[in-house]
Amino acid sequence: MRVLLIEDDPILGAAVRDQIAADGHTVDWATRLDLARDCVATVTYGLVLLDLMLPDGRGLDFLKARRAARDSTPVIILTARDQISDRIAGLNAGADDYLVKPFDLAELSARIGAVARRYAGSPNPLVEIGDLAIDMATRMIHRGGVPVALTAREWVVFEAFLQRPGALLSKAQIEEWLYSFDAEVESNTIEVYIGRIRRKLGHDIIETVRGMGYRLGRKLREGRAADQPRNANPP
Amino acid sequence: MRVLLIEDDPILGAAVRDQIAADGHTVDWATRLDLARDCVATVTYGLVLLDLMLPDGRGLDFLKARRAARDSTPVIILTARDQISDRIAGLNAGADDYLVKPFDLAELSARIGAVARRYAGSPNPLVEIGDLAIDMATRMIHRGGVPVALTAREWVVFEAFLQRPGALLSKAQIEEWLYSFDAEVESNTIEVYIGRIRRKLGHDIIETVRGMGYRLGRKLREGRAADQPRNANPP
DNA sequence: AACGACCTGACAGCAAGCTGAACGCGGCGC
DNA sequence: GCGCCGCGTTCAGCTTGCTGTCAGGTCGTT
Repeated sequence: MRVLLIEDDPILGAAVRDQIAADGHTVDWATRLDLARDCVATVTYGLVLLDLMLPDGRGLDFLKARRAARDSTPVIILTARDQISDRIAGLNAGADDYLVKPFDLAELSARIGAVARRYAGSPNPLVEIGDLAIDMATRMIHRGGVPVALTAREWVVFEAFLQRPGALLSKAQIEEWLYSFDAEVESNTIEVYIGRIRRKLGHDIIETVRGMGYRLGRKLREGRAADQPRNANPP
Repeated sequence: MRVLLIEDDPILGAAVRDQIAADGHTVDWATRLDLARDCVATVTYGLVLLDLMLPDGRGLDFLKARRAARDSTPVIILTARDQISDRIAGLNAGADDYLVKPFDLAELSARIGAVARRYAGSPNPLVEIGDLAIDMATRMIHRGGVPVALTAREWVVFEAFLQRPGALLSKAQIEEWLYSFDAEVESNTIEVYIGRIRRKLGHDIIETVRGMGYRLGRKLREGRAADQPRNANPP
């Protein structure tokens, strides 16, 4: 899952970022609202962590704007105790949860896990194509009834393809998805992960487009494309 | 839509920014070319507004570099009247439109609106002509329902034609598009690629204009021209 | 018919991609 | 604290198939 953290405090922000990353998610960290707007404009997140007091505006306005734009991404508000009245307003404005600072990182993990399960569950809890059964929630994959465990990184790479079935992803794009910054290194890390995913899930799970990148194998592509009506926002 | 404004004049820049924002678009404003490069490196824009005289270089070089990098984002040039010769060069370099300063903000709105409509109309640029279905995003082509795989180079050559449907491209032009430098070699590479594309997509996909070059076949030409009203300026 | 422009099958060279192995690091059990 | 283990990453060597070139053929023009 990809998480957008909007928080201007460098220490708290870094701690939260590390915690989320440790849970196996990908984090983008924006310290200002305008940066956050850039992020949501270009990336689809599974969760937004939102501080309410930011240098260039109120987090609540950001939340309201997102909801007005029919964005139903789950939002968890990070609020100081003295802004607790804002909390009510936040929930009214469409937040899904809140945490009072200072909060326990374990609790943060729990909340995020809940969202992740819901997130994974909402669009497509269980995908079955061919002999593959993919449970987005538990990150478990069964292949012909046999459970296959992907490691954290492997899953993130695989997830990049599941997010946009049919898309052709260049190695640079996958790298960015993995590390959420321009890792302009010369390395074949992506190739290695593709190789490992293939060995675990079947060689035709991802196909190589030489000189361009990779994309889901044919069966998977069509299976996913069919049940992705792109604007699924249940009431 | 997201717009990148490259303009060093603070007053004009602010006015343009506000106008675009009032039209409901998102604006990033770069006052120098290096900042603009940062922007296009990290964000995908729907439109670029480009001043030609900038403190750290010529806008034209920026445009050429983008086109050389296969970026087909629409670009509208903002030019002073005494740079009108540059305007021609700009259009040759791949600009989509131009505005002579001082220009009417309403006119700017109209031009941007045209681009936005085109932009919105093709979120997933899928072209279907005859038995061909071309997905520009995933670089996938289906012919009569059967997927056809073009190699990287083949695609780039084919793309050159799709970019400007109806255009007659000389072998020299295609070579330059392929290698982005003057490959003054005596070789029949282009002929070979045309041949390979024809074999994969059908022989009438590209027609030969003896002594001049090549252009898209008739059906394709008309099909593309129809959904590319390149000069839409509604009242 | 002669010429030039273009097409095509074949092929060597090479770069892109694949993979097994090794190393470093952090987590965990002891 | 110590060693084991698993994961992430890098590297070198191998494989694959794309790329660009050429020779010889076909087609159109003069």
